[in-house]
Amino acid sequence: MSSEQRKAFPFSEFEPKWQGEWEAKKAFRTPNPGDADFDASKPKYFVLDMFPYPSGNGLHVGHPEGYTATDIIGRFKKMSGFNVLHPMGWDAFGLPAEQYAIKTGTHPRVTTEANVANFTKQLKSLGFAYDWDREVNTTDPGYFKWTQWIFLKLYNSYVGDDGKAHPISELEAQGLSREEIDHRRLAYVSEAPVNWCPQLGTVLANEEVVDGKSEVGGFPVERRPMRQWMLRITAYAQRLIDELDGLDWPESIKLLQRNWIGRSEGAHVKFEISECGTRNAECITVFTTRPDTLFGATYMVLAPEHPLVDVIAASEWPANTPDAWKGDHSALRTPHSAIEHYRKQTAAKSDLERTELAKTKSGVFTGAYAINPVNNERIPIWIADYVLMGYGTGAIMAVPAHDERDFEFAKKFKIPCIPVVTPHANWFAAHASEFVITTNIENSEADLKWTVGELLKQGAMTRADLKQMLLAFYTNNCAAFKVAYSDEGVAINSGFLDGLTTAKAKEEAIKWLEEKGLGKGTTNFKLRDWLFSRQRYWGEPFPIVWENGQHRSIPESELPLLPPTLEDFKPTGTPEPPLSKATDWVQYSATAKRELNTMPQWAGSCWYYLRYCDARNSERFVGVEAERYWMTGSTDFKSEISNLKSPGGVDLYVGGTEHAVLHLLYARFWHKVLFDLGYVSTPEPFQRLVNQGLILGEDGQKMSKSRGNVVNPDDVVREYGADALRLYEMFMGPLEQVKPWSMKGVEGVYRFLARVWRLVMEVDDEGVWSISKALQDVPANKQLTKALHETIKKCGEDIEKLSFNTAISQMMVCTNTFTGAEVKPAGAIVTFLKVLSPFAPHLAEELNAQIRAKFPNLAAPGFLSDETWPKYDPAALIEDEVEVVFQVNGKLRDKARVPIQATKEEIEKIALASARVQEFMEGKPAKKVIVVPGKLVNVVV
RNA sequence: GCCGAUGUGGUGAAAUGGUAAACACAGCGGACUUAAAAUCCGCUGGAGGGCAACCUCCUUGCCGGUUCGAGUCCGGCCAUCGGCACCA
Repeated sequence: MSSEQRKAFPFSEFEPKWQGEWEAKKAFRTPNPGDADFDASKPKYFVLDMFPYPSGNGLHVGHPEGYTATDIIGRFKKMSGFNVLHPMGWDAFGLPAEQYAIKTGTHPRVTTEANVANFTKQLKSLGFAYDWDREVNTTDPGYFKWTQWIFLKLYNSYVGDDGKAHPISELEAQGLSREEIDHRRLAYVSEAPVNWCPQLGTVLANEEVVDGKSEVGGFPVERRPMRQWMLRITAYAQRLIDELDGLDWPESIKLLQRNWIGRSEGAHVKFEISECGTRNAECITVFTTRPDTLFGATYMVLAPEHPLVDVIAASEWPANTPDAWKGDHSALRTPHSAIEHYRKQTAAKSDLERTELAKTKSGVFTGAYAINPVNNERIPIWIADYVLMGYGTGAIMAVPAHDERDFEFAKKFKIPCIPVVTPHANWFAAHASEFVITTNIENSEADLKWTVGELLKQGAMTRADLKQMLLAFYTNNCAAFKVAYSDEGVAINSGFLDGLTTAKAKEEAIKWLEEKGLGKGTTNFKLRDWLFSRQRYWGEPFPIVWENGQHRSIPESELPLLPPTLEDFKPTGTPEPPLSKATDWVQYSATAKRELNTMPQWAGSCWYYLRYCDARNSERFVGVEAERYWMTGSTDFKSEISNLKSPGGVDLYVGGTEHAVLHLLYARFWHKVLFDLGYVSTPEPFQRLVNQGLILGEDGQKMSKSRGNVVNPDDVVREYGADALRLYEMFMGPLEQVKPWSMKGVEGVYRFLARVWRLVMEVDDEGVWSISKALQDVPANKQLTKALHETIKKCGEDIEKLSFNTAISQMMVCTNTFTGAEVKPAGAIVTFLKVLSPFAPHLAEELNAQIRAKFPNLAAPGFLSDETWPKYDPAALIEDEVEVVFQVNGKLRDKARVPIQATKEEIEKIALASARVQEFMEGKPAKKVIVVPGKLVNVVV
């Protein structure tokens, strides 16, 4: 028996047929403002998928999950009267094509084109309603011309005092020097230490390094100083946090971004250096979030790489320096040698080891002392690798009593610990209950011994004398505790701050510092500037040349700048990028050489959604009118946008969570720069974001080749058809949820589609399908009408909520009801097919066409996708009677059918008359009767 | 360690504070068939009682609270998954 005969309906015939029709008739071409068929009276809806990297493995079942969701939304919105923009494209620069080129010598462009062709074929076989005329490809020179152009905008902009990007020409007009201007560009060159991955032969952004290994490939990454292009994303840190507020994104993703940007408020405090007792003008500035604990600062730590370390290090150990402070034995001789040794040890540790060894603290004393500005105490200055050069000022004041890390460090090196915040009772109870306090409280002969626990029971936190005892004990024995107290409380041992709550003490401390010129309140961010260059071949070359050690942009007229033709794609093995091999290309002019780095893969994906608005524009990265319309919905192209409905332009963006702090942050940054410079109309790119959940293998594990649990969508399409694949992926469960694949589940929805098919079609003994005789031009009876209108209502509502699984189950209920009817009313079935069409477009179109052949006036004349979404009739949903549930004391005891118009009193009467209700009332009078009309009666006795 | 999400039948799941388990999968039984597949119809959370129609009790990770009524709201705990992690 051939598999062809086993098919429950001939999807393999009609699916390709409809795909061909849609393509031939450009059924999903979306006109732009200015096109003859553009209808300005309709609202717009921009629904976007995260465009794929066209890998050699082809489509994965995870791709169609999000793509089907957006396809249903897009088709539904189109039927609901929207101009829908639903495009697709290729994020095609990237490492795999380049590595394949290194192995085989095949040019990455060849590989990429083949993969794109394969992806296109696969996506088209799923019947997605994309406007293929708007297809974009980041490796297309017509596309990356504008990626390079946007880079030049970044290069030629700076962030002004108003926090917004401005053209660099403003600084030139102010007469700033070349060096000062270069210092302010949004794209700038830096010599800072970067993440170098020897195996990949490239540097990576912080976001691309996971646990000290490359995100791609999992190779070790080391820190080394290199000259690199950076993008000043930190200048937008505050806005990137603030402007999340107006977006309809999952709170968890917003939080991920907020945490990644990592804003914290505190103060910069200057500490003077006092070497061997003689004051010196040199200062160290630290960042702290707890200026209220200044009185508890008993030492200082600089990051090992901190530039002041060499300046302050003493030439010999101060008298009485404990041996433990001097580092390993081999380095005992002088502070300088100890520092040098410690730095070597630190550098030898990879990032990974540094994280793993985070538990044991290490460090060496510099031999130098600083002066605590609040009390003029001399405190030792250390270097330790638990202080990072990249955060704050690379220097801290250490308050062991109130910081876990400082506490651990101080205990190890026996540095004093002075509490300056009062812990709360629970903390003492949890960490010190057993401690014994010896005291002679009432002048008695013998010392009294109390445990802290007993003291607390006596009311140590409320009785002044006991509290004083407890705090004195804490002050003297702080180092004996197991943990530091890092919460808030009331200041003690803190001079002018005593008695203040932490919040108040912070304010006062900052005020005091500012008055004395010793510091000021500041905000700090964890976010680092974005390392933007890569030592790769297959990426956008920078439109930059170097001459006399200075960089400058090439003219816009020279864009796109194509990569050179290379035979040999191998990395050079050194940080010298592969483009250096193209010696002719490199030589820009007699005296100028091209920049050899390329842009990271993120560059192309930072703005592709904008290109979709006007993908074939050769004059501009996106046309003014197209951008204005698709991003804001406005057709007023002349005036300034005054009151935007929402900050983001794309109405719905669906994709995985893996881009939470990468693409989604980078794209927001670029968009804001373009917005500041007046090139786009909205401050944010994506108004609503939805994350689809990962699809696991049938075994509940993540799909992977090594586990052998990968499901290939092509196989599913061959066996069950595209509609079944689409429907199954939507029926599996809520879109956002992680869920395992089930082939049995695919069969389930396949059977449902076959049932729909048989509502219209019947098969004869030869296996030939023809239109069913049960299908007739008759009005639907009351029951069928109700089922149909309930389905119209629920599906419409559920699609808006992206609750596709429940919409499908409603269509199943409706189909089951229709299957049970002897005569199938053709008109009602056509309406049902309209509802089904966004989900299973091929089947719906085919059945509509079949019905049209017999009942031309009942079926849609053209594509169902050009039809209007049906309206439900509320009257059809109402029944004459409803079932009302009777409860006694909240327990279900009886039910009855009651006329829909019955009053509360009437329903109550019926309920109390029920024999079952009376039985459970046990003759007691009703204390209270709750009547919810149309639902239930609850009798309380 | 910190932050977030989730916890309901054998399975995927559903349920504006109002009949827990819709819809589907798997399983069982029946019809059709020489037979099988396909299709159609029915049953299917647990314990107990009844010849039976049916009845009673229990059940949404655990403990408590609010409420006439809690899977849903509040407080505490446990488990699983995901993210961050020496960020001063």
